[in-house]
Amino acid sequence: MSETSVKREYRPAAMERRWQERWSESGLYETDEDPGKPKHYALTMLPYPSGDLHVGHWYPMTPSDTRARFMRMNGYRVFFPIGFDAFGLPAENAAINRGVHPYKWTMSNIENMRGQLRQMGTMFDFDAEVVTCDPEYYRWNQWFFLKFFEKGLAYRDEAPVDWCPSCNTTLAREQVVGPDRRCERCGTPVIKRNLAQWLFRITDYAEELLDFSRIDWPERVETLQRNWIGRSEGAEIDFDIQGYGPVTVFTTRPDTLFGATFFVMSPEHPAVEEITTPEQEEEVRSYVEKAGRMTEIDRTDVTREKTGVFTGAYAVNPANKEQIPVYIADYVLMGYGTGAIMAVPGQDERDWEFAEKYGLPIVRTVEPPEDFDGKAYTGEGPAINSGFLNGLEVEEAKERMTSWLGEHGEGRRAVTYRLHDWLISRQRYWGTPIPIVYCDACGAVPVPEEDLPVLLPEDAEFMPTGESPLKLDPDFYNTKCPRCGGPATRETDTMDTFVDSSWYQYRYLSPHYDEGPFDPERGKKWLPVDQYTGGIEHAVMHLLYTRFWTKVMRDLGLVDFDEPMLRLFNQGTILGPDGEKMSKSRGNVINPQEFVDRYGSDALRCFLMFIGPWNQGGPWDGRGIEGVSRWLRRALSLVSEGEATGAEADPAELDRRTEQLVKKVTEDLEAFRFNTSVAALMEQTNYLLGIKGRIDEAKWEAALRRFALVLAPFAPHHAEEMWAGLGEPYSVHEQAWPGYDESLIKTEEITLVVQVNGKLRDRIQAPADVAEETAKELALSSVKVRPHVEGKEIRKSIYVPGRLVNIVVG
RNA sequence: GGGGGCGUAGCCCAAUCGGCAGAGGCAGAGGACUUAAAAUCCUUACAGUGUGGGUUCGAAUCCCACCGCCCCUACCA
Repeated sequence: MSETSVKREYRPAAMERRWQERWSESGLYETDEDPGKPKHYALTMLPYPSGDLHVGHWYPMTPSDTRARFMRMNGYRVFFPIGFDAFGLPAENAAINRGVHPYKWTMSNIENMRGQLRQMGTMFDFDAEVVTCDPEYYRWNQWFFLKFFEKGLAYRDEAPVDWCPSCNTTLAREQVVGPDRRCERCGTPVIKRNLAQWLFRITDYAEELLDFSRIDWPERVETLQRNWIGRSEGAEIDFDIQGYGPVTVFTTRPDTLFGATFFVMSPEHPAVEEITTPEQEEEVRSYVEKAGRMTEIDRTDVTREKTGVFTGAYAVNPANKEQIPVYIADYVLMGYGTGAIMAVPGQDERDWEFAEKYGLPIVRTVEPPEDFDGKAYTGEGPAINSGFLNGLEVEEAKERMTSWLGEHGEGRRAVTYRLHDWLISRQRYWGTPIPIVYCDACGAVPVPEEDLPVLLPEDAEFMPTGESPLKLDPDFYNTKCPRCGGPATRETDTMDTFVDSSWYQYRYLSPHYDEGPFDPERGKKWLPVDQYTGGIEHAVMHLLYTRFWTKVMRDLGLVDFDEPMLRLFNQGTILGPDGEKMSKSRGNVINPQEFVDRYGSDALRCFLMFIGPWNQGGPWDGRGIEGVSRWLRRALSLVSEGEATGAEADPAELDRRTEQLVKKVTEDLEAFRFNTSVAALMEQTNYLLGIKGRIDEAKWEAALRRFALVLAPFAPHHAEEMWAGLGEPYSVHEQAWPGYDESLIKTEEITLVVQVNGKLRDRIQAPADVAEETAKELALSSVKVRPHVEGKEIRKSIYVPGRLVNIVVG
């Protein structure tokens, strides 16, 4: 190959296609099963098959691939699969709007994206692909559901769900968008509705989910999960309501019980109707109705003035036996604690506000500091007006009160979580049917394992009623009771799509295995996931669910570890050129195709890694890719014949820079610092081009080989081309990662910075191992330094080995 | 209201343990090549690190306050 052909005919797209064909023919990326190597399971979050792979997919996937390639070259057998999170509402919308069946729509999108995925030049093992809407997959969702049901971890309950009054359907949480909680489809504010729904008892695992000691995850995700789980320690206290009986409250401040001057229940509290006196009935009923009609946004607006209604009932404060009025107010939420509170205006800002408005008594039970001029006091201090607690500090008072409650049968120590059980019912077609049958005689009966999967009917009618097509399909829902054989009805709700993604990493191991969710033999070889990468937006949904799921799997005896993913890295989000999140509606989605055609996949991959730190994301700037493309072209030109001009280059410098490059890239890749790796590769390219033809041939080629090796994870096609150009045997991706020799990086001479009072005055050359005394003497003898120290007292001097001398003069 | 992150050249970003502010790229300027342009190659200007304090021999880096932008969360009893 002549140099002109390399220079003039740089056609990256064609070159890359050639290598992709070769990789595919030679099975280069079939998963390495060599038991002699340590395993590495690398996983990137699976995409939703929206139809096209855009830059928003390249951004998380290609650096993840670079890391997986790096591990492979480092001697690991690497499993790096990909699949499609194929259930979900967009497919159903396409069916309603365009009359295409969700299955067809989804599968044709997947077909399209498979080709696009291959273009990225990743080492994905496409044989392990999983498509979650395939019965072969969702059958196991149903199987898990049955196991959960057997263990009492799946149950049916009436639960308030987000309901869109315009679409006439419930919504998944992820479909409720924006700070004002609107329906994603029509923009209508959602309301809460009570419906019988299936839930998973994730709260049983709340305590264990708070333990992150077995995983190396970003602090941020741990904090988000911890806050989401929201563990609060305190006490439950029973308040006797006259003519009704005890109603329990949860409080984190049992020490303030003597200051509880009224009692508040959520309007949805089941006891409300019974305790309300006839005189208050009308007012209470109208308030309850109003609260029910209110949108979530209005209901939870903090700036809104507190409202409430007296029920006519009185409760007895167990500490001082005083009668306190019972109110209902919408600032008390049925979804937290017990749905009822003891109101202590003296120590709680919300209660203070309410007490002020309705003229209720306020008693302080913690002495505020003298200079305190606020209203409710929530800080530390001795107890007052509190009988046997008087004088005790808050912590001690809490303890004493809790013991007292226990001894007198008025309450108990309690822990409450903000975390709710996971509501998995969706009134949609395009999801996994919940394998339950309702029989008049036997109740809710699970579908026997051998009858799985419960298949989605193919001939469903899609109508824009908001009603699930399954509800309109007698052929689907009419069935026989598995227990008594009598007529029965199938559950028509389907599962939340987060169920699919809670265990997909296990299915990848054996996507066609039909004796269980995954082949345990494969599991032993590969589990758990060693490195997971994905966006932070999944911190409290997917990432919490999959931890929960794994713990249940462990308790079912399916796996013998506690956590699904040992390490997690959150990449940032690539934004549109306008700095906004890429979305079709904004019209700022970048299609990678034109860039791939023009500059090649390697250029796009490297550009995305070069933009900035991977965890930072940032706006797309189409001009930047030019520079990366130029660099790749220049890198490739290193292997062409060079024209020798100028003096012989320094071989020691070539060694030093080569070792340095390997070290830098090795350390950067370990820490996901792709941007600085690419910069180092560029720097080396510039240097190498500068000495081309002016150095010993063998040394030059050795340097290029090492360059190609460290380039390989970033620009797999270009590295392959270089490797072949150097006459090396296929493939560069089967080579070992080069090591580096620390001793070759060190120079014999160093530049010593000389400061006087911290200001730079001179730079002097010195031997690398120069002694402190010598260095200081050298510094003092500098002509540039002398004027600054002459006639002044030298107070002290600081020597940082190999770096600087700082002379402090008075 | 609560929690977190980020402010370095016109722009994207580097800077190891607190030790020479600049590695890389974009855009710009000048030049070479060309009939010309593109491409390519060479050369090159550009900031003192958001603001104000503090700690230190020494601060982009640590601490405090403020300003600006972004993200998460929100009556959690």
